Amino acid sequence: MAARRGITIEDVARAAGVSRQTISNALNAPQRLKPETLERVTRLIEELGYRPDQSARSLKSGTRRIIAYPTPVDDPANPNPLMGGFLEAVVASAGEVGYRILLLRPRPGQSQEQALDEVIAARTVDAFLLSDVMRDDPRVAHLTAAGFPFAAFGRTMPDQPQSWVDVDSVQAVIELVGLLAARGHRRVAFLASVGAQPWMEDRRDGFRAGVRRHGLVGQEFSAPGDGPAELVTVTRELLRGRNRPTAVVAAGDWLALGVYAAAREEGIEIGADLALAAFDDLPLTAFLHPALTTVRLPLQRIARALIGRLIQTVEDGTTPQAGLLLPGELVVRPSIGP
Amino acid sequence: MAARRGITIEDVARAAGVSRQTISNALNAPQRLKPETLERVTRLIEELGYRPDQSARSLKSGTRRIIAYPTPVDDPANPNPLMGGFLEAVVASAGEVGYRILLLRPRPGQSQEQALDEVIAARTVDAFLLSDVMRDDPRVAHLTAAGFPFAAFGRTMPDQPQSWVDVDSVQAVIELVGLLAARGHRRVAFLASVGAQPWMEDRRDGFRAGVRRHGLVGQEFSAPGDGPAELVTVTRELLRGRNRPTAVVAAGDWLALGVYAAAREEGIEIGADLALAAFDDLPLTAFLHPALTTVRLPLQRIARALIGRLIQTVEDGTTPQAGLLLPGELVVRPSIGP
DNA sequence: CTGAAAGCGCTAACAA
DNA sequence: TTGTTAGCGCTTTCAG
Repeated sequence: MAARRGITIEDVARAAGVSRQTISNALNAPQRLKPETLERVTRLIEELGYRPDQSARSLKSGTRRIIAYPTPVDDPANPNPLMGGFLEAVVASAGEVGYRILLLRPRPGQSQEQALDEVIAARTVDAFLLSDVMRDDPRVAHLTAAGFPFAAFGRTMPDQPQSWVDVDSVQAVIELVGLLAARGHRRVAFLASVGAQPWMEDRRDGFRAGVRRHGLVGQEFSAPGDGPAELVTVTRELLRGRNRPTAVVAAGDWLALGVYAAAREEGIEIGADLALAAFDDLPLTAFLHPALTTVRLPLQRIARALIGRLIQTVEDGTTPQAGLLLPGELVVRPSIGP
Repeated sequence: MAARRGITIEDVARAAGVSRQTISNALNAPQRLKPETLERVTRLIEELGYRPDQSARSLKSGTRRIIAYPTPVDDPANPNPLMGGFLEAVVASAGEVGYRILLLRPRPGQSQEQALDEVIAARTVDAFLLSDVMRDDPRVAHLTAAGFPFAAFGRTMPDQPQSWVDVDSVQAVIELVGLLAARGHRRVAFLASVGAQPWMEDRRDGFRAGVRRHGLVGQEFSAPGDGPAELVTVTRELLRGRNRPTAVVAAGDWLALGVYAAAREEGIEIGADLALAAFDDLPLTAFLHPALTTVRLPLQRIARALIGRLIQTVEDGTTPQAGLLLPGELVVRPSIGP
């Protein structure tokens, strides 16, 4: 059974001719050592490649420097834009402050909450990072009840810890609609998927607010399923209506793909006959023709803020007083016309 | 400092009126307990929600049930298809056998190898999962020298542990070329990026072998940078040459996007005037017009095989005698014509 | 400034 | 079948 035991604090102490304690101090309270001792010990630690055993340290300190991230299931038919860029940003941000990310997935037959409980009870991590957080997310309720530290990408309820970061989708879509209004569009459509995820709701709210503010005529459409075929069908209806909108706001870049496809089939040229804007700025948007106007999520800022809040909660034991709402970044490209 | 201590084995023992050992046995060697004791203790464990402290258990056993995955940096300009589906598959496979994935990223100024060493020395994980493995990957050499368990997505050298899984890209591209030959194409082009990643080399080798086998005329092109603009430029040259190929094999779906773009600009219709096939089957390929013929990686099988090898190495202490080469799956869609 | 002692929670080996 | 003893490697008192 391997028992891959490495160099222990004892080994270093013996080599240095001091007690174990001195080695520990060199690492955790260097100011307590006489400079010359410190230097000697430090060099020896370096030479031997000594690192405190994480488990022993954790057992003693109760702290693990690991953050659990329950990974959303990534459905190829409707890829989660988060899995790519968000995780990347989170790993980088956590790494900067000496934390690592442990991916969590409920075992078959296990609920999300049970999976959280298991990790909490086994004291495997210091905190949780939640994404795709619903307005009344059971995971948030559960962690709040357990008094366990977490931070959420997505707003939580007012009576819950305000350790959340979110994108101001409402405002971003209002700006998107404003852009269209400024180019003379009067009839605009909004294309969403069926789900009631809060971020989608926000985008819809933004659309409505934008339409109202600019005195436009807005229509709303929903794609029934996640498949491309269904999406294209709905979009074609949208384009064939008698009062065809001159502009479409899609709630996500994936939905916009359906508009590209349907427009081609209908002989409508995006950018010329129809303006199109969307949300997420997936990497592929720049490759589309014409390139897609969309809203970029400030993923690095989001990740950094989330990790910051997490660390604060874990290390200070305090919870942020208020959530953080970050602006989305408009990326204007030819799909809304010249 | 929080000291979020939970229920310990001691608490359960006291509640059950037995010794700690009995609780431990109930979990680790149930057959040693009298059935009725076992049942009583088990119920109590359930009720109290007791879970052995992971750190204490690890300290004692030397095993952590955690696999480290050094995450490739995900460049938005050239997204790594792995980050999406591969990670998803790995998390699922590892979860099935009770392991979790710890994401690793070297700290600023730290080399890949140093990051590995740190984790090894601190005994944070049981094994490493490596992806994007180069033919002579320093990480593989390092882990081999350290005698630390790992499994690699990508072939390793013959003198290294053969704990790898890979896709038979050569064969897959030969089949792709065969498909084109069968439809009467004689002049075919291969479009790659500049990097010398082994999987790209394999795809090129496959192209050459396919061309040879079918007596075709092959040309090869390289996109200099990762940006879409450069890619389109090269592709346009490809399409403007005097002996324009009638079919293009792109080494990856992202490269194929450049062909779509350039073809549109040149007034060439893919599927009719030009056949196009690629590799990876990214989610977006089904949305392209016409939909793209490509090669799908068997990500679940790859992940399962990798995790299996890892577990074998960790738990049995033996290394697989040979690597595992898995076939890619041809996904035929309209881009190669009717 | 350094050393000795105690114990974090668990399990393997042995004793009863 | 169950309980006792010891110790995994570390850090936190508390003495020296």
